[in-house]
Amino acid sequence: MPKSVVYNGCSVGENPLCCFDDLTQEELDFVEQNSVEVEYKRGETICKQGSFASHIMVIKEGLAKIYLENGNDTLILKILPAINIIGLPSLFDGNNTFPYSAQTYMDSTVRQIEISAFKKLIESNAKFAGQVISMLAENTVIINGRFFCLTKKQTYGRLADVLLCLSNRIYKTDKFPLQLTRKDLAELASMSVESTTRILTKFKDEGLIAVHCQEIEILNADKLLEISTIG
Amino acid sequence: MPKSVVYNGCSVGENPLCCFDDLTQEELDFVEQNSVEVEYKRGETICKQGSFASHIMVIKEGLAKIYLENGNDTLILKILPAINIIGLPSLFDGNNTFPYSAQTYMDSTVRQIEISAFKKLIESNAKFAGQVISMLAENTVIINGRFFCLTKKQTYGRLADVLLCLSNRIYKTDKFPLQLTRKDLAELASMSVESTTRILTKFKDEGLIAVHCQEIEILNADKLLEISTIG
DNA sequence: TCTTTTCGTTGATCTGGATCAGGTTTTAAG
DNA sequence: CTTAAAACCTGATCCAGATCAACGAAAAGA
Repeated sequence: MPKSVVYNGCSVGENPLCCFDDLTQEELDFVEQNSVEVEYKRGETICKQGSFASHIMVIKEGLAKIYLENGNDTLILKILPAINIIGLPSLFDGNNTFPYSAQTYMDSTVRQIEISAFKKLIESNAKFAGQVISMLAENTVIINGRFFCLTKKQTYGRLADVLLCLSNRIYKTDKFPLQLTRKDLAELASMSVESTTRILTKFKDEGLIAVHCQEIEILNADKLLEISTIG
Repeated sequence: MPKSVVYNGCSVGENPLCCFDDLTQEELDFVEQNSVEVEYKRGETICKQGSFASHIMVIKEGLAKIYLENGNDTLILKILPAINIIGLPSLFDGNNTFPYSAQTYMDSTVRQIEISAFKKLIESNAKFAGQVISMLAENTVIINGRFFCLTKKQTYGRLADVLLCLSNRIYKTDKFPLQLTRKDLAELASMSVESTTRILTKFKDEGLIAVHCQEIEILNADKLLEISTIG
């Protein structure tokens, strides 16, 4: 199975944010002039689904979840480490609100760019527009992968996926601080907290992971990947 | 709840395809010269996940499903009536394959446009690029809605959703030919064929729909919408 | 310091919906 | 027309995983 067909449940892209790389100094200044930087504490809401989307955001530091909410139900679409962009889907014609909410998992720094300035850049710089297209396209593919994972895999596969994603995509090491609670993990894997606990214990008993005080270590990534693959 | 937050399970956009509207005659000729039109019969595969994406497609006539496949599992991402575009997500840098498969539900006509020509248009015409961005962004929001629906609603809500979508978005009338089999409906609502049958019978018994020979009629759209909303 | 939440764990129970198994009806093919 | 193959329907069973309940441990607040 080619790599592109591996559906993983925790959607984080692999391509670094590059849409600003090719801007002229003048354009960079323009972005600078039309943006502000904001510090958020853990758990704060960066943007709220349905509210006016007056800006595109770039998460410069920290970690955030992007999610849909409807009543008491929430669905995490993806988690975003720095450096990534938030709010591109609100760019479509006739829409002026955020289609999702975002909240920080830890203290984070976010740059807000006026959406009108962002749109101006798209109109005036076709290369920039091309890169926005590229980001949107990749994002679509990534979220589709998570869509598949959450609808077709069962609990063990989903949680294995989340653990592998945290290790491979977010912290980029086998041993990482567990800054997310069981509730966070459960929400990411779209299951109950109790199931999360049970499966983590099982993984621990089988020697796939080790849980220290506030740290988690992946001991057998291959086996976890197998569990993720068979679903 | 604002309209944009209504998650429906059968993702079809409401905005007509408009990205070609503002092209010059010269650009339209360029598209024409770099494209071909193909006729497909019911059930034929328009594009295959993982194969080379040498072209972007426009479905000019007919109806198709866009889906992910992995082993025996398939997940329908959206269904596309004419006139809509297929393949935008394969536009991202470093990717040259289709991220999903597509298959016709009925005899359909598809125009294939060379991807290199399409990319050239994006590079040379910022307005066109802007419209591609708009389409991708809207598509993201729509698929997220289906994502939410399939992961958070239970069977009754999902099937109600599918029926409403067929009526409102695809056929645009309360009474429409049932060209999809129970298996198709089941796949769309992501449930078993048996459950689909049972729920349809229940809806019929309760007077929400009527099923004639090869035709289905929505009798109580309000009640169906309520079922869809509460999940 | 003590008290109150919040977090994590484990066992018992319940249930939505899949699966299985047996039909009939419709469509397609020979 | 006959036969084979889909498509459709209905009841019985089973199971993954949610929910409920109860309790210890850690963190936060007073």
